[in-house]
Amino acid sequence: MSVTLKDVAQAARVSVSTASRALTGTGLTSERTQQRLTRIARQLGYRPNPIARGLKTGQSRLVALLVHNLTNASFQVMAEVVQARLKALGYQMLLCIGGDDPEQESDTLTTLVDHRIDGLIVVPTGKNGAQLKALAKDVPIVCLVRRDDATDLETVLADDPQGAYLGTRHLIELGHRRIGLIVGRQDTTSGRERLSGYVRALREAGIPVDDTLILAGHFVPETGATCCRTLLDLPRPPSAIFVANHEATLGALRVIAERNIAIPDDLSLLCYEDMPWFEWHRPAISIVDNGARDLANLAVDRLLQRMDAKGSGNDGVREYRVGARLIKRDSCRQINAAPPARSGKPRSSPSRSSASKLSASKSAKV
Amino acid sequence: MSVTLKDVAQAARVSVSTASRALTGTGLTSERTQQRLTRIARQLGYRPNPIARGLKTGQSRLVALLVHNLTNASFQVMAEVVQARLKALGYQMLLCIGGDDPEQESDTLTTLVDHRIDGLIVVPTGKNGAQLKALAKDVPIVCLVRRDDATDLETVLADDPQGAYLGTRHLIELGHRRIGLIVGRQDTTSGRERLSGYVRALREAGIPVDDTLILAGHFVPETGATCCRTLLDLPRPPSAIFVANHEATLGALRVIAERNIAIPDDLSLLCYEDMPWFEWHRPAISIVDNGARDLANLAVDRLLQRMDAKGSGNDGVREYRVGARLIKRDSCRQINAAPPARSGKPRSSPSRSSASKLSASKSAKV
DNA sequence: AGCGTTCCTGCAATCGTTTGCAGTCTATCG
DNA sequence: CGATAGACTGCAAACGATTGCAGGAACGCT
Repeated sequence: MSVTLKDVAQAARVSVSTASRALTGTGLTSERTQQRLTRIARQLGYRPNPIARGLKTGQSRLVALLVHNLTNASFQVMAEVVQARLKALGYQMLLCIGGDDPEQESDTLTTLVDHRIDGLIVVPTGKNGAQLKALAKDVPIVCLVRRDDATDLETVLADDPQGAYLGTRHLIELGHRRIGLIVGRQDTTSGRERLSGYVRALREAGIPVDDTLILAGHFVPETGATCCRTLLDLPRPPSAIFVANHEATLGALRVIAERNIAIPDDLSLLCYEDMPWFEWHRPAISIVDNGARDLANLAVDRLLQRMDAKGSGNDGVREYRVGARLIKRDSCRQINAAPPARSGKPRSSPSRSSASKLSASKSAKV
Repeated sequence: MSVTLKDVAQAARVSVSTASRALTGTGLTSERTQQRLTRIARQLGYRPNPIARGLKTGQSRLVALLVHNLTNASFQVMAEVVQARLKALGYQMLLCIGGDDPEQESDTLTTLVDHRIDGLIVVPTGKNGAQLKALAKDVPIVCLVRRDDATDLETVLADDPQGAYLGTRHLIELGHRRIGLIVGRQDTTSGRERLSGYVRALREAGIPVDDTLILAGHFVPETGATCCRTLLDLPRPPSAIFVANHEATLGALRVIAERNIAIPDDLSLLCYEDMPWFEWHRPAISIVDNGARDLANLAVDRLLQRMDAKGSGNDGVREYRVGARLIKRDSCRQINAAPPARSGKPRSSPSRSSASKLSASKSAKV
């Protein structure tokens, strides 16, 4: 069917080995044959068979990206970024969707290594640490967005503590003192960290933390709806809601619409992670941007580095953080009088540095 | 590193061939050895190497999906559907993003067949017909959403003429007579067909077609913005706008927000293709649903069928249509008096049949 | 008992590459 | 002029599976 190396070799009246060496550019053939072979190969339309090559070399030129879904805007841009960068380097991306389900994740992982992928970027569920750890011996792995605590894998995280802190502080500065928080499950890194950032901002402002204002739940719109209702039905409802569980945002918006609550007049709303339509929504929704694009780029960088470094041990495993950014739009408003001018430095609004800030912290494990 | 068939064979004291036959279940081995072998294989943790197998059999268990982007909601659900269905059958999905760029498409296509994919679902740009046609000899291909006119490939399309007709008629029934249309490029199937549906609805209602109300453009938000502005700046602006270019929707919404135009009071708005947030947007946006989920499912069905049928010629190439559905929400309102009660049958609102209607039309080509 | 079937198994080739090893040829040097 | 290094090249063995062919055992039949 398709033209093989043998065909090229025959046409050039050389052996397959020579043809192989000439075309892969090992420098072990004479300049002349090399040029002649490349010419003939092109004429014949020869394309090396990656499967055969893979069998011999153990490499597939396939890199997998395992995310939870494609509904989450962050995952969308991550998939696009990873695909684009890998393609430029001659890799194909295997996109897998695990649905945040440990069983599916486990399944997928084994099929992926079966396929001898050259690398893996994974948003772990956190329940398959042992398996991931084992696979990491064979394949370079980078964790993205979430850490799997049972492993010591290289991990690229959003700076969720900072992001939640930034967002909460913003609301406080606008005069809000009762701030509802709808946050992700507390058995995930991001869930815990965002909560901690929220708490820190409140503490710093001397505002007591009211547990009835804090609701955590699964990553689905329904969470947003029920949590939002609960908050609004409180005897003393919050004046602002920080939806720090991205998937819950739609649900929260629905409840707000249902109840005819005006944003930002009746209620200030701040969300986490950007989505294209937040900007076109009316009013445009203020957000804390987790930097999905930068996260993906960094993950690819790290992965490529590990793939090049091949066998050079597991040492130097780091954890990376991509800084969060507050993007003010029109869904949060000033209330009351001036914000309780805190004694701290009256820092101007966070600098709009285009490049996101990176902070690498050596993780001393192993 | 990993355990091979040879290891299993040795452990069982049989030849590799027997091991292979036993484990692949060809029925050419005795019941006893088969069971023994499967047991031993499991104990040893044997996993067949798809690369080696692929080299011999010429199959990779890889199926590619080539779409333009992941921003478009339809492509998102298609990717999710295709991935889920294929995984259930033991295939891995290669997701490629071509950016609607012929050159990238061409590139990607060649690398994909290099990888010996077993099947391909592609949203064609329409500029690489010759290449697609050639590849179709080696690989089962199904076109999705768009037709490539230079080929005679099996194609799964949305029923765009019907969808645009339905949408336009809806607006007419609400009393609108000046209906702006923002539609996709006219060198694409969907672009032309949606325009034709719009025109048909107008004709049927006896409303003259005003060319100044019809704007076509590229699949980006900016198109929506500029087109929307143009329409609103008309001496006699439309009372309703039908945004039948999905990607343009965001741009249109922005302009509407900028100008403080109230939907649906000042202007009725109808969009094409569903997005999760259309429903949560305020007001909720009425749409014509193209049935992305059903499109993807049908495409997978067709592809699998072709993959099974293997060599059985190119005959019986069909074109499939997945019916569109009008979903009324809150962005269109009745204007004027009663709609000009047309003589035609006063059909009740389109039946809400859950299963989308399919109409297959034999394409007589070749 | 002899013979043909049926059933199971093993040998060895094959898929398209890569790669260690050994051989050939030329050129250079003593 | 002969030896030797160096530069290319070819042979053949991998990689891990599948598969046509043939051999051997067991069985039933005449």
